Amino acid sequence: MNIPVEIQVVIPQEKGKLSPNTIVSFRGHLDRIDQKLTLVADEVFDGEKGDDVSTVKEKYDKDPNREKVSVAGRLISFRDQGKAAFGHIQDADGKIQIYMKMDILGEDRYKEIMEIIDVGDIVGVRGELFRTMTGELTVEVHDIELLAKSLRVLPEKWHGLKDVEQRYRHRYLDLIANKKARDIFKIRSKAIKSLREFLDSRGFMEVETPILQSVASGAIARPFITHHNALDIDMFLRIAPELYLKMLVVGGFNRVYEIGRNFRNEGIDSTHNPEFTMVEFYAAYLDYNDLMELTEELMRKILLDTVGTLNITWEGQELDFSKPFRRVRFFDALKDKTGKEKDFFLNEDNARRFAVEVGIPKAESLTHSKLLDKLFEHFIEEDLIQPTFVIDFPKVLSPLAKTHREDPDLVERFELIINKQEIANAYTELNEPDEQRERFFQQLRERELGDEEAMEIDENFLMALEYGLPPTAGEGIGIDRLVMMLTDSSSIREVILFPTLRPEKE
RNA sequence: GUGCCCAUAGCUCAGCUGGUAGAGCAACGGACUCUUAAUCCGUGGGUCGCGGGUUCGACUCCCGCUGGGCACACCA
Repeated sequence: MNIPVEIQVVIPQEKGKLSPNTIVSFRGHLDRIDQKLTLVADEVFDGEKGDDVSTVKEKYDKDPNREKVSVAGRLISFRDQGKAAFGHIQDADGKIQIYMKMDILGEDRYKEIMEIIDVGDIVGVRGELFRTMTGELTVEVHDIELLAKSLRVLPEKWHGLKDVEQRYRHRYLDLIANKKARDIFKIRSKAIKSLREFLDSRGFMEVETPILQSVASGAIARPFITHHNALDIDMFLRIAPELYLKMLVVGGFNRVYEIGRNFRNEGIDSTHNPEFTMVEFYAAYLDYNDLMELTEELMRKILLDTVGTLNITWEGQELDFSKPFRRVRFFDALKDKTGKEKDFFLNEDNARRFAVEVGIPKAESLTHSKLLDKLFEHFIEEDLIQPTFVIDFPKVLSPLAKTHREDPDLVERFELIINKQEIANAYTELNEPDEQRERFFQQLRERELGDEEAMEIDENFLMALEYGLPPTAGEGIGIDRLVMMLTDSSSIREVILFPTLRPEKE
């Protein structure tokens, strides 16, 4: 099966972007060697003995003789020296040098290979391992196959691919060219694996709940709206799985968790992507104090499993996870900064006047809960670098959390703040149906006051509570932000393989 | 959504107060049997994001648009 000559010319032109001259600059020699590309489409690399690069390297460490290996990957560099040539092939975990020699391959085969193979191609090689004079582990190639042709030229080897737009739109190029990008997503995968291990080992059961929902509740955010044709109803992409997970606890699954995508129709910036990954987990018969302990253990495990240390640097801040996390009450922290007591802020007029004074934007028109939220961000969050639990939030801010056992103005809730960012949010769950209904009505009033994001009433959930939700504690952790922390990334787009971008126009 | 900044060869980038575009790498041809940012000789490659305007003349100045980045706003 030959690659027809037309491919080099016709296909790129149809895409409308590339001039014929540009195509020739890609692989200008292909039209001349067309007849020789007989392997490309049909040949399948004999994967039986094929290893990835890291396996080959391990193999050699165990047996430092001329081990026979077969390995496949992308040819990322090539140094032709006439009757011998060196190159490197790469996969996600590493690269290994290959050495081709005319004496070994035979003159005809060697010349053919030199003509067919280009940097960027996927090749499979068989041969024996040895070390070069400089000591580099290398495959002496006894046979090489072209497994897939790269018609386009790879990004530059030295500077890599820097243009962020291209890195996001063509992430595969980023992954080929930039080790840092590969490392980030490997850590992301390890972090999620570690998280699963942790929760599984604590008796949690992984579940899946609807992403298409007819009421978008469980968090405070604007939803994406879509339409189901057969049912002829509008539906929402979930903004949180919370209510469904609690219904499962009602059903007797006492420990459940879900790792999945949430969708919020809000702005995009360095810490917000419209779709993002959260884990939410719920445990019957625990309270928020238990969850704080659990969270510390979880964070430490994930750190050790991914980066192998409890001391990391994020955006220039040195973070220490080895000591017990600090705990500070919401209104104590606020008092430290402002000198004003809880009762002052719980008066809406006071809170508003104060917010206006300190320059909170639009403070005149915000609802009481929004005001408190802004004051929290302004005075407390901005100041917290080391892992800190802010605990005991005002009730108006937390429609799904249980009232504090010692203070009816507060709820049993904590947020874990690290380097000014909210990483986790948890509370003892409100399990009294009457009070939950009343809190939903309060949200409805907020909505009427112009807060479009106030939570919606979910009657199904209320009915479930009426059957009895055991005392339960629940928590949500933003995986993307956690991975940002683990990889010292300053933008959420660096830790999402394909971040949301505006489509290119033609 | 608002403000500021950015868009030049496949990639990374130069290009002064307006005079018709350059480098390195890559590509293509050639030389070279332990190279590794290989080296050496040679060649080609551009709708300067898109559309208007000013001008004898625009990559350059002005306006609009598109895409992106940062900050703010928004968003637990």
